Amino acid sequence: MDINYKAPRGTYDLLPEDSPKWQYVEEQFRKICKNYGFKELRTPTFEHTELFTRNLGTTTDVVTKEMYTFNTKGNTSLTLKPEGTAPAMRAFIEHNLSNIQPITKMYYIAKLFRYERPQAGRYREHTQLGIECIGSHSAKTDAEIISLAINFIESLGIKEYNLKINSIGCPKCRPVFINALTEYTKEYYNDLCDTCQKRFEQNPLRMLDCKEEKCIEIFKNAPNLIDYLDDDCNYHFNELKNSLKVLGIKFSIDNNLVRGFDYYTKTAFEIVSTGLGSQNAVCGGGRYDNLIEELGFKSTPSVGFGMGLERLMITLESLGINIPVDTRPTCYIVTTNEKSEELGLSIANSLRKNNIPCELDVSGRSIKAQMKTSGKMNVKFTVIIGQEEIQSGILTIKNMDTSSQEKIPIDQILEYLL
RNA sequence: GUGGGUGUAGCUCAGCUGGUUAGAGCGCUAGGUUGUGGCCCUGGAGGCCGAGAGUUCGAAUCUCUUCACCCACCCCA
Repeated sequence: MDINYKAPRGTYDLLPEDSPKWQYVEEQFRKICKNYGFKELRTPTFEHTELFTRNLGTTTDVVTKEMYTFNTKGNTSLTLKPEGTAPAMRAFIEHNLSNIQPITKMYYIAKLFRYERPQAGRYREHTQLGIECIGSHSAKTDAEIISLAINFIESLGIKEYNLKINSIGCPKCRPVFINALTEYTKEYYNDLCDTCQKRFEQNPLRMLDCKEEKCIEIFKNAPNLIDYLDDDCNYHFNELKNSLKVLGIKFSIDNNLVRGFDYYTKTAFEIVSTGLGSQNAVCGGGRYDNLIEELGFKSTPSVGFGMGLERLMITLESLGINIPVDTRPTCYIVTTNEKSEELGLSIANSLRKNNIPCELDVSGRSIKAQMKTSGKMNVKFTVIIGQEEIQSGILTIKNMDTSSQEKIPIDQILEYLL
């Protein structure tokens, strides 16, 4: 049987040539998180299936048809994590993190898995940079989280983006609204598109998000969620808007913005960017005050977001933003024979021990060819170890930027390059 | 799951309505005399033309099937 050399559908290889950029972005994220007092949480790649089926909402596509679920030999049903929040909450509960400090602030960089049809900015395995802040009910925390996301993408050089916010209420006021919405929609039911007719039954909120012309028309005059918020939710939403103003963050209110998972309450937000095609949400997040309680722990309010790393990279690419990467080796060692290779080996070793990145060429090729490679690698210095150098013990070091050469005794090489 | 598009060297692509050993640019590699990069010149390697079947004297080119990728719906990061 022939081996299929292609990466599975919806997955990709990040090649050595490209990985420095990704590392830079990840490092940047870690730095910003540190500035905000967040520490990294790493959870397993797979979890017990019930963790997701019980909390993401039984009607969501992610749960009903997109999970990578499998049985172990011990007949336990496990699932590759399709999102990062439920596992984070699980870990929070398992380790009683609420006893360590009143507010738990964690971030993660994780691979997530969803069996979807791949398209621009959508993969079956994708990377998410995420934040979870557990224990604060304040809308100021929501604003802080949003500012973290904004500061992060701006630090990468992204200036063209749009922050959309909304409040989707809580279990007390949302049902009232949904009731009003379905009541309103009833008489238009037959005019709705097929998917909205399904949504009408299963997840009415999502109808507001429909892109069909006729549906948009119908919902133009539909009841507005904002008008149905109870006092608590309303106060919270106003506090959020105010805090964002204090932080000087521009936003637009999008009353049709709905989050995908059932556990969201109050704040929902999204950062959309150009250059991504239809999958234009780089970051999506919100508040989920009831999730932990649903997991059987004492009620604890939380906020967070997830950011698609792949989408972020696509955005950077399409905006023509150059990521500063430094992979330039300091030094390249050119060798000419067995003895010179051995000498090169030990010199390279001592340079590397002193944190001087260096390349040793033992290809046995001509000096010209080695110089060519050295030049292509854009190194600062090239050390040449030829017959002459071995005999005299004085090596030739060429400054590749100025083309000038110097003679340096072997035992002073390290000093010279430090 | 539903539509539409594409599939030729490492990369970006040419190959007209089927006709001999399949091309370019870039990249890679080796040279341009005796131990030296970036420019220039010359040579070389590398493709069962996504895969399978069919039509034909003959298929990269036509037909069917399949797979993969891309784009959109859906969903979402």
